[in-house]
Amino acid sequence: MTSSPSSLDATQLGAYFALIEASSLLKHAVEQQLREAGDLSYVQFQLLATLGDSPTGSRRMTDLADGVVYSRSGLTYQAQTLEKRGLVTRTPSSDDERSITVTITEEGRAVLAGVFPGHVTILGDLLFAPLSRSDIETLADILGRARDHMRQTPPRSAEPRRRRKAAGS
Amino acid sequence: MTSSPSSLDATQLGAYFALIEASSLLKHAVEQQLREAGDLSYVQFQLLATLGDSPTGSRRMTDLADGVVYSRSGLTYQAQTLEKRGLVTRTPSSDDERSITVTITEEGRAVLAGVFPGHVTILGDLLFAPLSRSDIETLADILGRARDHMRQTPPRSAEPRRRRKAAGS
DNA sequence: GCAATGTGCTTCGGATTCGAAGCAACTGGA
DNA sequence: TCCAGTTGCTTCGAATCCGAAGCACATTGC
Repeated sequence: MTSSPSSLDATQLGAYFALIEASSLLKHAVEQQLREAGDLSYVQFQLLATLGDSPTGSRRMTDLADGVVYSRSGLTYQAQTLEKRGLVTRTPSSDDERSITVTITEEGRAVLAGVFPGHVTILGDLLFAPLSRSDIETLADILGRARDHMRQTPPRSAEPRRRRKAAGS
Repeated sequence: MTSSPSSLDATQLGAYFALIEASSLLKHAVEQQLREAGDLSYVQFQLLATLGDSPTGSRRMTDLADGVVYSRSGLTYQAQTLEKRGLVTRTPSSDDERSITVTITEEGRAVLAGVFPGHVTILGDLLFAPLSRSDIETLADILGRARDHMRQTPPRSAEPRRRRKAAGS
């Protein structure tokens, strides 16, 4: 029942602004901590964390890009940067010659371990401090639903790359 | 009671990821709509919207920077861009010679009005669609508290520009 | 096997961001 | 008034991001 009125009511506006502002403020703070603690950008941290989560410590580029929200080209850039620093390795997959498997290295894990405590502290102090346990549960639930919905709905360009023949000139 | 354990429990992690992902997805979608409908970046839209909200249609640069979350230099860049397009004017304040007053123009208001309906639609379809009214209220409350807390807590560098004399060398 | 299409990743150019440093105007105290 | 410190904004350089275009491998249909 999305009636789509031409404006938002005060509550909706408040939720929208609060979401944008809170995530911006949090992201800025976290970025600063990551930069100081391990010279990582936020994306780089997300990539390392995602890889560290994987049982094998590795993922395909495309799966990484989906997990994080960034563009393919941006991912390439950051993966190269991380590779230069020796925090990940990139090897062509054996199945698909064009697919690249990214794997976190020991040093990558070390850097990750180095920044993690500070990361957790920041989250606790900035995001969770003013919230009760029940608030946090509610937040996870509501935003989780919103995220799942947005992931399903065609997020980027409605039609990824279809170019059905272009019907001549 | 910030016990700051060395890791987060599943609920906290879920809330954190959901917040980051939901805001990222939403922001990307909105950015695309704004670009298509009025060739505006997200910051530019926020600036115009903030100015449009003001009774006088104008604000000082610093107040704008505080309202949005961006850096002063980034604000300067965007304000110049908007001025080139004739969507805002920038005039030195009469009180403070160094202060700049930014004012939205008629054309700025027109562009704002042009992108607004689509903006509202995106929000409705992506963010609010899967949420009940009570969800939205709760979200506004919780994230509002988090935002206020983060705004108070030294967000950027712990000490903005204090260089209290530097106790000479 | 070969051509047409699809998929995975990178390169390219341009836009946007930030922090540090710099300039100019204001403020308070001697 | 004059000086030191503060505040408002801009410039500068570097980093990061994206989308479009391009390249190479894979897959399908014939």
